Amino acid sequence: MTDVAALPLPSTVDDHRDCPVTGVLRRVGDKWSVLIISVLGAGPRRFNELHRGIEGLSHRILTLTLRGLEGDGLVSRTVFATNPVTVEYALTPLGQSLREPLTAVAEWALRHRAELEAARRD
Amino acid sequence: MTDVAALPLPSTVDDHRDCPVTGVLRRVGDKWSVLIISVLGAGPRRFNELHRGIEGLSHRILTLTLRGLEGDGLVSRTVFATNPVTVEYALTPLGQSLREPLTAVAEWALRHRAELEAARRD
DNA sequence: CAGGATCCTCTCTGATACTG
DNA sequence: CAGTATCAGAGAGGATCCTG
Repeated sequence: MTDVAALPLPSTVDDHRDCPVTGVLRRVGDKWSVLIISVLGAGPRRFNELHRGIEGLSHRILTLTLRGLEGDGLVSRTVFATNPVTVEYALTPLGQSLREPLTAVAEWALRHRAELEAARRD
Repeated sequence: MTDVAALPLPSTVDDHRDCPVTGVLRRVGDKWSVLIISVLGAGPRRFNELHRGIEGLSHRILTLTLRGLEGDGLVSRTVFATNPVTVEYALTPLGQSLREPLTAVAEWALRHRAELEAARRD
């Protein structure tokens, strides 16, 4: 495996802000992006399907999060001119490809769940 | 590979808050944690070594970030009773083990850097 | 149905000053 | 050296109401 420490480390403030790794981590570190990617991984969903499927996620934040994911090219937005209008969200190939490294993190978290909870209790 | 969508999805508000995957992502999604893990991956560092080594990272935020990492059991803090006191931070085995999935994300970001930048321009 | 607009709160981040 | 305390700003998150 490649060593994280061997990767180019952002040393200046600008490097850090522009670092693609930093950008990705901040996106998946927000409150709902990963959950939405996860749901869309099972197939395209309409706006209100996503809204109803995720408890605690407000209307507004869903919109903003989808805009962010769309802006990063991870999610596509397709409008169907029905009446009333239908909008379908789906993972792009780029978004699909992100699921693999995300899974690595998720599996790590599940595998070390007990240790994490033990540490947090102290 | 295991499918992210196949992992247990947090469906209620409490599930989401307690989800270990969510917790890990929010930690590594903060501004400095990954960079610090990355630096400590090369070996233990003293407080001011970390501070000097990372431009733009304030005194206070370094303290808070290290407390967070320590609280999650990812970083250890050792005090040496020298005069003045010396404090050494190092990755715990748990912290070391996190570097592997983190590297997967980092490599994904670097591999798809061009696509990400192109998407963000539109 | 799929949102945009407002307003409000809370957390994260940071600058500055002080301490054992 | 390695912090803690205080204060201030920015941004994320959320509730509510309105619209094509």
